[in-house]
Amino acid sequence: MDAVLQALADPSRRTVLEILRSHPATAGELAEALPIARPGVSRHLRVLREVGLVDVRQDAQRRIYTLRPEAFAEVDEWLEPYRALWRNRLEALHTEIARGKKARK
Amino acid sequence: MDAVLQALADPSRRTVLEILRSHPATAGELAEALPIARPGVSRHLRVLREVGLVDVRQDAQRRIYTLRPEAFAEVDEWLEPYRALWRNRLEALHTEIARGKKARK
DNA sequence: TTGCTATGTAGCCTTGTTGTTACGTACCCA
DNA sequence: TGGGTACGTAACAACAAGGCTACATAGCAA
Repeated sequence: MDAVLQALADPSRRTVLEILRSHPATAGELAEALPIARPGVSRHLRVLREVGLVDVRQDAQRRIYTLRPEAFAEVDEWLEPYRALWRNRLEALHTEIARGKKARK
Repeated sequence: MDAVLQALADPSRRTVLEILRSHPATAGELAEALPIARPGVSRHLRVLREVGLVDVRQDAQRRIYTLRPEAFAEVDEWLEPYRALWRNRLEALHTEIARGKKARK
């Protein structure tokens, strides 16, 4: 999880994930879509692979990358306690509004 | 949002947030809880402040930091499209299992 | 095999991050 | 107003990150 958040900090890597969200892509395709050279993309892909955010499968001399959405569940889980807090806050706000309406009646 | 994910990449900063999740704390208290010196913590706090993850209020010569859970909603929002994907996958899995049960009947 | 295509890795450089020490500032108290 | 407390900022060293060029490797195809 620690590593996942770390991996997500880089904008290039997030772009990769965004692309893969809509369809699998080869390393070359991903490199074309990014403003950086291929070797850099290759390293980004390695990071994403290592933390489990993407999967690769080989097709002849091409490497096809796919998203591994389950990995995001870790982030979701980490987020949970914070989510609980802001939900409480929202609810409190709604209650307040409701009370306001009542008072105005 | 970009900046928020960037801020969350650092373990020390996440520790700060974890502490603030349970109660507000002064800069000094936070520094004590971390394995790094006060000035370093001060800078971490600045980052967290700048991206809106925490709030500060001054009490005499102390600075009291509190969590700003709403800021996490940004992350949650960013996560949404990915969450949709892994939910689909889970559902598919469940369907498969259900089908398997049926077939075994 | 020879050579082309698609990638990954190595080595190097530049820049950004993180931690440290030293110092400045704001606020309270006597 | 002198001094202690609680912080933040500046300047610097050390190291990690991210990009690039050059090179190595693997699979096909002729």
